[in-house]
Amino acid sequence: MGKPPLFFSNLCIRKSPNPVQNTNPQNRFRNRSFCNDKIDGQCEEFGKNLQNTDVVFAQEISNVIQTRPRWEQTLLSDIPGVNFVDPNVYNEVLKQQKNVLLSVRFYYWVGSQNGFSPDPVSCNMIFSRLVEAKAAIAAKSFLEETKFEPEPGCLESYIGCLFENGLVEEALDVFERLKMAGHSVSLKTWNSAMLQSVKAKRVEIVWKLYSDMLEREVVGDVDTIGYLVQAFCIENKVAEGHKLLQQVLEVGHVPSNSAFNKLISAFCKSGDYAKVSALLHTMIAKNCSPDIHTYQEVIHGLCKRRMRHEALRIFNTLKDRGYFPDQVMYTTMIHGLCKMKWLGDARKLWFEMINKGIFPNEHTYNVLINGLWRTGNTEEAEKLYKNMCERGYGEFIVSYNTMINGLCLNGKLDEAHVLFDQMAEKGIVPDTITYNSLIQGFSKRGKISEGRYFLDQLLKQGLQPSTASYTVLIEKLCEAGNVGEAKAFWKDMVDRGVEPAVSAHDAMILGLCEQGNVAEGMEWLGTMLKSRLKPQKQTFERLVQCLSKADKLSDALFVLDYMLKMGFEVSEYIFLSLVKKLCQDNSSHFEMCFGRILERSRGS
DNA sequence: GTAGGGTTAG
Repeated sequence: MGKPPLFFSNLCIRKSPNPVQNTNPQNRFRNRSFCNDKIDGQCEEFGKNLQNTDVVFAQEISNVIQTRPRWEQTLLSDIPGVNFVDPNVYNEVLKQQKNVLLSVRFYYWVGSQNGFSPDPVSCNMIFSRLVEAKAAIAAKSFLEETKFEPEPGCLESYIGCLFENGLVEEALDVFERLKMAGHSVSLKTWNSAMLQSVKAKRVEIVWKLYSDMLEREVVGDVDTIGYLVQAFCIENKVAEGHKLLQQVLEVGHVPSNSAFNKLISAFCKSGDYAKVSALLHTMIAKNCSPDIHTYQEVIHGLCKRRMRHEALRIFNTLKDRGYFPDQVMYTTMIHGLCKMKWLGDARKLWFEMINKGIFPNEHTYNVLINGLWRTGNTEEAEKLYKNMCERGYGEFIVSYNTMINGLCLNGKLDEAHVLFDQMAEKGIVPDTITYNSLIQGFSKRGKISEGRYFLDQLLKQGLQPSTASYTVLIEKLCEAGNVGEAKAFWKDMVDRGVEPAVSAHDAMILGLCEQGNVAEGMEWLGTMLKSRLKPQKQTFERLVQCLSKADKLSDALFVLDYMLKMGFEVSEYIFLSLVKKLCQDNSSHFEMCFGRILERSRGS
């Protein structure tokens, strides 16, 4: 492996003309004003027959329902002489009343009066309000209850509202409904549906929407293509996404930053830095500056691929060139530094961000606390945890797991147990990571029965165990000479579809050797080699020793030969013990075999 | 857009 390419030439990190993020006007904003225009238009329409007294009554009613919590019981007597079921009056009330909840309550209250039948105008008004307030579920049940036919424009806004609330199937139904009504949905709505699907990573919906668009002969724009590029990235079809982007660029269009960012993120992950660099250059050339999110992807991608030095270099260059890293970027960088165990630099960044007025959030706290635990800075970790709790970030599953794992790593088992109990009191449900930390922490320190207990609890909670749930326990049982129980756990693990760790194989072989059961040890070695798993040097050596001790010289030499072929360097004492054995036995045949093996290993 | 495990190679 050569050095990582220095792809960030000066050109790529341009001094940001406006380091503050670009604010992209969201579609929903436009929808909202569109929705209001509609309502006001409707109101104007029946304003024609409106009399002054109606407006005055409406004001009185509005006043009462806004100020009296239980107005439903008194409204009739409070304002005598009003015909509440007169559409002019109640529509005027709905118009005046900006509070969605009160509007709905008033609507239902009027509905409970005799002689009332909802008219489409008021239904549409209530429905629009609910959509505007993003109350998707309320809007949906209102629609089902009243069974009125909303304005197509309102239904379009409703689609966005449903998408934002994750009610994808319902949103697609509304698309169908508009299609049946012969209404052609605006590109804005198609695009916002696609955007929501991309955000929810529902790629299949993106493709469905796009094929519907084609079917209805709706021509997409550069935003549409941007969403398709992102969809390709989510599906890991980065090359196709990249090709599509290049096609749009050739025609002279430039998609939004997020399409570029997704591609950059994907190429960072696959380590294709030449493409990352090219994309950054393209962005700059097309006057679509890389923003803080773009560089955030780059730094995150580099940290993920353990190119943290490079990430730090870019992070510092960005600061030099006038960018202002935000909370997320600082957190990502501190995380990278903690992984490198560069706690000094991590601390420096921590204080730097605070000095700049950017305060650590629960992510930042967790990253640093975890780094402190992993480097044995126990006192500082505990202090920072206390500080985090004071800020109200202490009661998340992740913060508990960070602490429990950190305490376990540092042998503070009792404290870990206390926190585990505290979780139950706070109603935070432990997950596999919580249990794994405890199983490993206790088992590693020889507390096998506690380890066994936590594994048992994990399974009793119906959680799916992972490789790590069993590994240390099996290793420790083998070390303690309890190979039988280790085998039972092994079987349980395999039955549950969990892949045993390579090191667990090694542990089993060593355990069997210690028990004097070399023959079975050899069987396990055979299984390992057949599965192309690489045993540890120690495993081979222990087998050679035990085999020679059991006078199985032929097997011992076979194992020795195998390990040399796998490129291991054999410890001197192993050779010495073999030579001693051969001298004792005075066997010229094995001596010859041994000599040949040695010759070959020297030759290679 | 960021966090906890394990992963890896050393």
